[in-house]
Amino acid sequence: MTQTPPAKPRNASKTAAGARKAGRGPAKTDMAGIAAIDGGADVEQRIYQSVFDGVLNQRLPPGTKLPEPALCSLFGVSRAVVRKVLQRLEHDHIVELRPNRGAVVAAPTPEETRKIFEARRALEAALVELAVQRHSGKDIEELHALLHQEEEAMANAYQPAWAQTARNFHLRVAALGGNPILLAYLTELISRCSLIVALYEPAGNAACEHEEHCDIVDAISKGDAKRAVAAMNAHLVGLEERICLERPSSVKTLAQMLNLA
Amino acid sequence: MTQTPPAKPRNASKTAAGARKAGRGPAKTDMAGIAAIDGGADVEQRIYQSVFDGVLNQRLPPGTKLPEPALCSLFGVSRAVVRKVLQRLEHDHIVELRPNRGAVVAAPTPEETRKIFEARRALEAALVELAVQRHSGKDIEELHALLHQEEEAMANAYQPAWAQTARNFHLRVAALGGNPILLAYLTELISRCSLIVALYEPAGNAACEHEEHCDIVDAISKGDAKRAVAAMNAHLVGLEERICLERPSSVKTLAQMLNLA
DNA sequence: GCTCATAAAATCGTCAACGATTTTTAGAAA
DNA sequence: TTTCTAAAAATCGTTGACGATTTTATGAGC
Repeated sequence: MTQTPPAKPRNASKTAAGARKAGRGPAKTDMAGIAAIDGGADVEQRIYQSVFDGVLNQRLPPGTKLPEPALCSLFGVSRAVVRKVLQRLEHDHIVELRPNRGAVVAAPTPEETRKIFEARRALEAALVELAVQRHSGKDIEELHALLHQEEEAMANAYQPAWAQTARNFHLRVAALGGNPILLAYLTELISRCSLIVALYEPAGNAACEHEEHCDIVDAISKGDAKRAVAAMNAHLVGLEERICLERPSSVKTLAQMLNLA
Repeated sequence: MTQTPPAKPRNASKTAAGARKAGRGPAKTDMAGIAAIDGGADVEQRIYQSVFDGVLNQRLPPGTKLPEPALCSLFGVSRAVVRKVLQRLEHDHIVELRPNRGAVVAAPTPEETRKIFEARRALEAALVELAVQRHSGKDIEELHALLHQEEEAMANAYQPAWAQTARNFHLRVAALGGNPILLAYLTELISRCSLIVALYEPAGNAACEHEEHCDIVDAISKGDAKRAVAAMNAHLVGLEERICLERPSSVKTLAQMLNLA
């Protein structure tokens, strides 16, 4: 389950000095070292990814506390690196950092939800318009390939995988716009939307969404900017309307939620 | 010269334990303690603000190195807090953080510049359209007040002050759109644009820009969305066209550039 | 049994120090 | 003088520890 959150390729050259140090003092939690398989790769990205995936797959419901010491022993790193990752997650609105009170998984309010979708509509409209201007024939082929992937994911009926392909589709369309900055903003917004959808959507409208994706590609391939924008808007409005406001909750350990057990 | 970069109200309750500790060891730079007047207020915001202002006012040209130890002694804090601020500045694209090689003031390439302006046009177009829908009579009054401020700033002919009022105008118009998320993105982009404009614009087109601002307000007040969007676009295109690619450079100390001397 | 005050535990914010990497400087050879 | 090499300095990444704040647990009083 490898998602595609904002990648941070920096820090490619790691010291990895601490990771080699023998015992890092007696760990108090019984699950210490579970994720310390490591080896020296980019630990920050791994932690970010784990939390990100956990949130998107509903293993980490909103309000879940993410204590720094727990993450430290789970990933075998010191608090400084965990803290840095948490800051990045906060900036991406995945978690909320309350001073002196720790980090929790963000819980978007209905009002925020509305604004997030409104912003997303604005950005995707602008990007689709650019995509219509700038796309090539090869791009359309790739979009069709993505649509085919969606059909396969639908057949499997595994929601997280389907959601992933849907995200990919939107991001690929946006990439055709050719503006990395707008694309980065949209990536952020799609993450937040996915978080919300993962929480609230009853799931089961995949076929409907897929149809709408096809419409969008059709309009783009024909160079019909107006229709492409309209189709995208209708799609996003539909997505927002389908969400309802209940949320389940069960009691698990943090390691379980992060899929590290 | 108090700008308005993305405010971070968090960390309102500070420990301020370290700030009271007597001597923090002998400082090597002769300008140590200059900015340590402090008192316990929000230090992070002060550091962010200083660098931000320094960049916008051209005291910190692109490529200027920002060594952590220097900032530490200048502001009388440890590297942890400086490091946190630098991370925030990096995220806002004000500085660039090169692993193991330190932080430098960001130097946008011409290509980046084009993309930044393109993204800004897309966002401001969307926000102006929302503003036309949602503005009230009182909002128009406030915009007129801002336009009046611009005239005063023009009379003084002090470029940074004028740039500040121009920023305020755009942000206020955007605020009328009523979407905090799009507003936050635009705030980021306006900062980056200001950085670029401060660097490259020959300055002297204030009157011209002011006229265009007036046009925009006029269109909004009359509820003419199409004209408002067109006016905003024309304004931004003009702004981009006026920039040219030279840059001055002089040798100063970091304390001088940060206006702490 | 419930409520409130107190103490213990957990957690966070900051700091100083160590090791690693990069940059700069100094010096020898061509 | 220039160029290349090696040592020194500067700078960064990470860690462990200390104090402060918050949260949870405990127990007396009603």
